[in-house]
Amino acid sequence: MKYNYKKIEKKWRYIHKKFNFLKFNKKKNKKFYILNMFPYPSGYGLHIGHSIGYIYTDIISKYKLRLGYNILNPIGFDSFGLPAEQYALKTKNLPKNIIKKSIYNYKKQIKKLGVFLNWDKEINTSDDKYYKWTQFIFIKLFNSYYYKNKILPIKKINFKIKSENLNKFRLAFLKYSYINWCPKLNSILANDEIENGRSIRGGYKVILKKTLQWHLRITKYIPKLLKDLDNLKWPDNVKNNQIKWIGLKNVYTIKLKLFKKNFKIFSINKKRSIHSIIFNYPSRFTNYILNLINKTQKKKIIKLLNKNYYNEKFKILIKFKNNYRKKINIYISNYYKNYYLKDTYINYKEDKEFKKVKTIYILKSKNIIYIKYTFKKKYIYNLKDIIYSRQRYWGEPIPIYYINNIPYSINKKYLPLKLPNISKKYFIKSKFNLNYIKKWAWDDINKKVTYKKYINNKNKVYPLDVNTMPSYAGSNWYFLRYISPNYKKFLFNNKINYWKNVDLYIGGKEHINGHLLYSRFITKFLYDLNIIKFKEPFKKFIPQGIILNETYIIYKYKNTIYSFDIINDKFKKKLQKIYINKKDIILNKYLNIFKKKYNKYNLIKNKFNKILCEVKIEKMSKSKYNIITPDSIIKKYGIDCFRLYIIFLGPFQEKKIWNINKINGIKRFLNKVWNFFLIKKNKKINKIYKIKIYKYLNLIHLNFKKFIIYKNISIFMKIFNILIKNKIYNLKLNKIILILLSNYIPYITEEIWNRLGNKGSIFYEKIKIIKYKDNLIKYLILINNKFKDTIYTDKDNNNLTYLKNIIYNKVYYPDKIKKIIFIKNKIINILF
RNA sequence: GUCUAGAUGGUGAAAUAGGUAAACACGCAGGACUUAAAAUCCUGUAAUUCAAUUAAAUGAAUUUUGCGGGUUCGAUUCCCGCUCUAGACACCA
Repeated sequence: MKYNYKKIEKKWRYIHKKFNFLKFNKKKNKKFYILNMFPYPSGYGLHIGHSIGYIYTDIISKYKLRLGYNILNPIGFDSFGLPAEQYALKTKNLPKNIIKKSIYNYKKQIKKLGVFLNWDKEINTSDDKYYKWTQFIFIKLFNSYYYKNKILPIKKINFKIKSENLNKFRLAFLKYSYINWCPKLNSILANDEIENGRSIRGGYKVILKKTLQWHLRITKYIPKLLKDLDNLKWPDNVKNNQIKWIGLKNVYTIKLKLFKKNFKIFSINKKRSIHSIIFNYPSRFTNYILNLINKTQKKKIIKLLNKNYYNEKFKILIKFKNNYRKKINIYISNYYKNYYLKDTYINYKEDKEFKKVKTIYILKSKNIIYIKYTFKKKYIYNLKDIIYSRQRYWGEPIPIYYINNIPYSINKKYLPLKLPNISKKYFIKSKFNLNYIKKWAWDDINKKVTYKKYINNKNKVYPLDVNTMPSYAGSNWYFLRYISPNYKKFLFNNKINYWKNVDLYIGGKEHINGHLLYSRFITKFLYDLNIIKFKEPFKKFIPQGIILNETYIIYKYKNTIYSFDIINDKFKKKLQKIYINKKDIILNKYLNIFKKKYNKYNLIKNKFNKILCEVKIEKMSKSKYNIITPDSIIKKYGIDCFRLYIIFLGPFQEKKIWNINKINGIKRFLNKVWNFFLIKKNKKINKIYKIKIYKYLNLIHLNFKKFIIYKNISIFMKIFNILIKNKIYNLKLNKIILILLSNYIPYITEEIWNRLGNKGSIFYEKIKIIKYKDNLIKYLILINNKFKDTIYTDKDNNNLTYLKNIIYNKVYYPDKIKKIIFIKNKIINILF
């Protein structure tokens, strides 16, 4: 019998609305704060990539919930920023309205995924109740300075400084700096918003321009940002990325001396790290170098030496005495001045090792060459103070006014400083900027915004800052606001102290550098102010792989379309790239030229008389016509099927190419589950199967612990293959399996749960971890490293002397045995 | 240029601490049921060779985790070199 997912899912979605599964429970003493990076509600809606994240966190939180944790799994929207503004200009609307619509759509789509979220905690960064506190943090930064590892209020500077010079101390301060200026977008852009000297959005030219900008003094926090990385459960490559973004640069001055038999060979004095050494040729020590490298490299060098000039790079491994290894580059050149070394920094961890070691020696060499070195150190960082202002409309206004060009902050009592309302007409006409608005001055007597024409020092009406904050201003502290989103003050202490920082954070790889670093900085700042009691925002972070899909491209020049296979690379640069819809293609690769759309173009066909288009695999994007939305799949297969399939796709962190073909396997599996549980029988289980299944169940729990949840699906499949094949119907066991399965497929399991005669929701059932005892110990018998047999033994006879007898019965010539390798609990390898 | 990650069947992939490579699925091939189709179920599915047989079932051996080498009784896993792919950063300031 097939199960009717449409009916069942509709029914349970309706019933689940009435429950608040994630409701806080005082009796529970464990907490789990799990968080997805909040989405940017673009007009295009939720796509497959987003939904993986939500389903992933949902499965983990459903599991943790029933292990007895209080769960916080909130959601919100990051809604300030350029995309909404540009989309507004395009559609002749206001950003405010667009965001409203998009959020409505997003929520509708997310609710279809069968996820439990704390909807009562929802936030929105462009809501003035939220950005009031973004401004509050800015004022705190503005009014603080960093002194001897502490944050002090700027008022407490105990020596006389003119107020205009306070800028040098504030953590939020004004400074002239070169910024990437895009005249067309009328905005500054971050480095990562630019590609090949052009803005990524729009592709406009970007120039450098010196302007007065707000900055945040993140550089004061660099030592802490580096040091605290050690305690985080983040993937190493993410940590390394942070280290490199901060970029402690090579600043060692090193004297190198190479010795062999105390014979001085070479010395170098450069302000460079030890990563590279330049050798000049011809010289006395070239032969030694040639001994260090392998044959093919040697041949290369000898060839080089016959030329008039040469330079070549080789790598050799240096091993330090404390087992620390590092590759270094060797350059061989007769004009080494041109070969100025570029790879020149020592990262934070290596730095420590350098302090310890006094001599290093080079591996792979018969003659060991000792290198002595001395160095002085200095620190230079790649990371610069964050530029924190944008010349845009759609962002948080900076709560600052100016008296005689000196900045003063608006008292927090009078926050939020609301973004001025404007009409659609005005917005469309001008590329908007707060500079042009008439009602944008601060009345310091009445404490409110007033018209610019009243600006007058005597009346205490002053000009307001015309900048807004960048898009990451709202996102670098949002995880704190989720805990008490509607609280009148900044943070509700009791709740903050309970939930603390995020236990598991999930999000896109593209945010590894910026967003994570800035959040960490703000968290540390609030810690130093004693507002919160933890130093890091996200204890564990798992980056999510993107989903790619096929795109189809045709190349056009003026009024002519060329077949892709007849275009060479030079010509390709001239041509206009046009992404086309899959529907316009036949035979997968050939453009369907008979569609009306393309009738107006001249067509240059290939020798087979066809127009071939290019097929690429790229990130999903509306402009590339390769977006897949969950809606269509859910309609066809149901929510449970979609949820299980999208997790079954593969490792969460890897990028994946979208492919719907394998969903049939999931569909079959769900039918299997449905039909299996409808048989209401209760039998005893055979011990062998019981142990097998319990082993699998333990594995499932282990994978949950590691947050590797995709592997569990195949384990479930294995379990059901055993159950069905051997006709095992045991109520107790079935319940355990069903509850675990409900993390993945909530609706079908909920229906089965009720049909089996249980009352209430399956999501109020506790998950119990069953410990089993397996007395049998398995040994693999290998003969000359080849697997031959398995034998089982118990604890009392877990030794070679006992096992030898069994083995000798199986082996034909026990006299000829040369050696037996015995590894306890694992293996016996017999060598002849 | 530097750094990081990765490479396993036709496809997605699995292999806990170095110990039976390819679990679990998809797809494909063959079969059962059916007037037919869909669905479902069963069997096979890394490669090569050999034995045997009318044929099928079967049995055995060798090779195989991008390429080459090392450590080890034993390497998908650790080490070195190379090739390719992806990502991040920088160069300008």
